[in-house]
Amino acid sequence: MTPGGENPDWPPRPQRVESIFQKLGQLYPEARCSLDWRNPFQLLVATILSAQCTDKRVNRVTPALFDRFPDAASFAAVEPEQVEPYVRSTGFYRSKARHIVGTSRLLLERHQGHVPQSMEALLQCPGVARKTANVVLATAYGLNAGVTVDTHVRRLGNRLGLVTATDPARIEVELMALLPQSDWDLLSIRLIFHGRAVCKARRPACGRCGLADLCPSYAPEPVSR
DNA sequence: ATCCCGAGGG
DNA sequence: CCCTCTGGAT
Repeated sequence: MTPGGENPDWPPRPQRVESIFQKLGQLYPEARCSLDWRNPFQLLVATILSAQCTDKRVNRVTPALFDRFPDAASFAAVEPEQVEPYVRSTGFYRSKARHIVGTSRLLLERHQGHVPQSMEALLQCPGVARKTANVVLATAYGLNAGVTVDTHVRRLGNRLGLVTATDPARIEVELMALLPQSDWDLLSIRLIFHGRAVCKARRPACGRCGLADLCPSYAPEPVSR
């Protein structure tokens, strides 16, 4: 079966999505955003830092980072070079430092230093696209503006045959059409947890996957060497 | 399409 | 060594 291909013997896609969503809820009842944050601004910064980097490593740098730069005004007052040492271990540190300072300055100029509650406003921030905006809106404000499509959601969406597109923007549109808006954020979080724990990029653990009977990509695991 | 970037796993 | 980690900008 081609990835994303639809087996005619299987239930239609919306019905399978429902089954998968429910099953993931049983597997990860405590699933939630695993970034540490105290206010929407800290979450925004942490999410910018989480690009191509595990949340665990982000959580390792943010305490010292926010101790030195507690709010948007603190970041806005310095040059990116002064932020770099605090975020170096998260990778892409020059871009990330520049984005954090740039976003902080924009928030100060246009939003009194606060994080806006709209997708449109968030997308104006440097270093913020739909993935980051969706995380902040859903996690900090409880707003399901869209579906967060990161590397895990993309990979599992394709492997599970939930979506046919491979680019994040179209994947998001396809997923939004498959579930009620109230479930959008939870779907992303559950897929991310499953992607981290079982359906890993390199060596998916199909042998201990609770979605095996719902997955068109299920394959017996190779014998370990 | 390519670049940015470090750390950990296999 | 190579691949991957809650991407975004050019």
